Amino acid sequence: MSSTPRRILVTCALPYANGPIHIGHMVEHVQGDIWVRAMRMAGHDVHFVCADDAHGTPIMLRAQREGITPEQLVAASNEAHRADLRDFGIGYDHYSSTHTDTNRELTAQIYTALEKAGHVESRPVEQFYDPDKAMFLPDRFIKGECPHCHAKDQYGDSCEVCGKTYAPTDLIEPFSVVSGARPVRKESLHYFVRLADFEPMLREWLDERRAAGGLQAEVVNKLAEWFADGLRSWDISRDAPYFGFEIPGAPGKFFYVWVDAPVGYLAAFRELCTREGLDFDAFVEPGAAAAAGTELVHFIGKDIIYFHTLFWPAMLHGAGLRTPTAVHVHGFLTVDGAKMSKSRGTFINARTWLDHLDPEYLRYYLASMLGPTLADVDLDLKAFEGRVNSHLVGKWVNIASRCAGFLHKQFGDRLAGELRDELAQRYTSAVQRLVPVSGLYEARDYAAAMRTIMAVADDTNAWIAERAPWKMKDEAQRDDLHQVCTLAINLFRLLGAYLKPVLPATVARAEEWLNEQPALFADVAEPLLAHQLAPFTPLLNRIDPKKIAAMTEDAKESLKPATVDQSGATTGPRSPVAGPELVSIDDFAKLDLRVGRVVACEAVEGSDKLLRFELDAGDLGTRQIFSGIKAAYGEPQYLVGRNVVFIANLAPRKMRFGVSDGMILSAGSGGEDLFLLDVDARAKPGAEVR
RNA sequence: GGCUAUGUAGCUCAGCUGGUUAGAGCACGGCACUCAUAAUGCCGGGGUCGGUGGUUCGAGUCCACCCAUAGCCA
Repeated sequence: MSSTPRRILVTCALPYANGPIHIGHMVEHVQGDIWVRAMRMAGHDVHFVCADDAHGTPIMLRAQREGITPEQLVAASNEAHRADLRDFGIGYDHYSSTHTDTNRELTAQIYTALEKAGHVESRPVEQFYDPDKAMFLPDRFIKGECPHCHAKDQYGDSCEVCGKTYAPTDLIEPFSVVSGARPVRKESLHYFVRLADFEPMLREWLDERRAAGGLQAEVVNKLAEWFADGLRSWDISRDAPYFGFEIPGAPGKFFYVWVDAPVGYLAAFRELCTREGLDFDAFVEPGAAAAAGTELVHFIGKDIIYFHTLFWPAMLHGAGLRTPTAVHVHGFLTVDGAKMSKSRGTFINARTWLDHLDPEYLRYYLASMLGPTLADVDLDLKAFEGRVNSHLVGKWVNIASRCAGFLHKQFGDRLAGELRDELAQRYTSAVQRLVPVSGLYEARDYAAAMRTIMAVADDTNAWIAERAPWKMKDEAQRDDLHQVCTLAINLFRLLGAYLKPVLPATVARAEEWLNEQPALFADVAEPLLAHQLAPFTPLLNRIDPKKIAAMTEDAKESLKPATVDQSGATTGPRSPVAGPELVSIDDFAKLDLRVGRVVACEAVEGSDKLLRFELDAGDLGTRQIFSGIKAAYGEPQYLVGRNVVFIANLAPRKMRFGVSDGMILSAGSGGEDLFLLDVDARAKPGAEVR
């Protein structure tokens, strides 16, 4: 660890603001996050940023449909995305949005530089136009009959029945998805970046990056194909109405979302620099970047290679900025061998996962599957359960768990002061086997990293079995017992350090037990000796298969019928992922949520589900509410005196047993899995919940 | 349709520039152990390496064609 730390800015592709984060997105964020954590543990200086991709026609139309402004839509989405990513342990230093002033300025700056250098041209383009809505229509917003197989109701770019692709102009009986009107052809002036200007520069960049390991061989092959076809100019403008940034000096023309999306990487970083006093130029200005040796690393999915390896380096170079050091491309996520499907319950939103399962289970599974190639990753739910239980609980945690008892009872949770030669050597040899794992992380071969770690865990368990500490009952063997436990726990700690990039929260719990926090891989090169541990508590529970089943059930129910299946798509206007509808703050404000104190509660005779509540609602008086939670609360008398949350302005409903005047909120999937929301006892009955 | 990638035991994958009877983990079967969250250890069954044809003394490893899967076609 004597070499100078590398300084790296890392990004993941920007999730589109028109929909929730799902486990397809998580492949990328987990891959990026593991890399960042591993590089930091190797001693490097890493900044990790991301943002929402907030612009484009789908966002604009969706906001219209919901009667809110695009800004409101994007803000609500941003909040949800941040929470989902945070709860999955994705440690962004800053998570922004492309709809910021910083990004507007930076995008304008880059465009102006390109324009000044003569790389921008304009020419009229004829496109479909919705005369009712008075707007140009992207291909995905035109439907009609497939010209090949005559399937009805197919999108403007390809037929989902026969799989053929075509131009929207080929459709029979085309209609606008937005208004239903028949689109007309209309001409408009568009702006283009002449990509061909950058071909020599791009070829050089590719060769260099390939040689330096910044681009995978498959990606370079793909690019060779594109070069062979010739680089066409890139249409960077869209006509109003469009939710985005207006092009400087071109009223009524807006930047295509793919222009300001990648600029969002830098804008997000600039915001981070402002907040933390970092040197933005050292990562962005070519001279300063070269002098400082900084790196710019992007993690993306294979669907957006074109944008990140041609447009983006060309834009940066043309604007006099540094080009990316590496673009790491991953494949898509399938579930049980198929594209994520809403009807099968395998289109799983991040939040749905979090409601049922520990996110670190998914992080480990993905790590065990991810290699450095573009191969798709399959989440086989049966294998997922087996692997996590076997590897994490059965192998790794088991090492600690099977020795902790001896250490606690016999030695007051204190490790031996030294290891005998043979055992010390055993520790050193384990360290030597694990040192390469740091390099495997760097090479993004997490699957190989996990295999290496688990092989050491296997050997450790075999060694413990061989030494059989449970047989060391004589006083004469007491020291042997202490030696075995001390080494085993040290190996557990060592393995934990190398698992930490994947399992930050679980390893943090292990560190609480171990009573120390190694920050670097190098910190575990020596064993922990004469050290006091905390009493052991279980670190990680086995996965209950019922929870997986409950999650897929939930995924079926919580999602509306499929619109477009985009299992691995990460960013851009082609990813209109449907999810629970967003509501505006005004919608939320319509609900009158209050605190109620239970003054009486009893089972309702003649009903096997209902409990009758009487709530003290302060100013609102006393309320009678029936709630179907008897299966979860079989002894209702114990609920008297506690605070609950209820909807005070729900229309009263007459039931067979009386009038229910409101609704009490509880969490869970139903039946026994229901939990009343609690409010601290100090809250006054009738208090508003906001 | 064109192009790119992938295709090795039930599952996930290792197999470097071609060279002894093709490996690992999970799953499965048997045995052992009982410290550990029915955890662990030992032993075992299981593959004509997608198919066909070719190059070679010799191919999972090279070539051609075909099939399947995924993706890209701005």
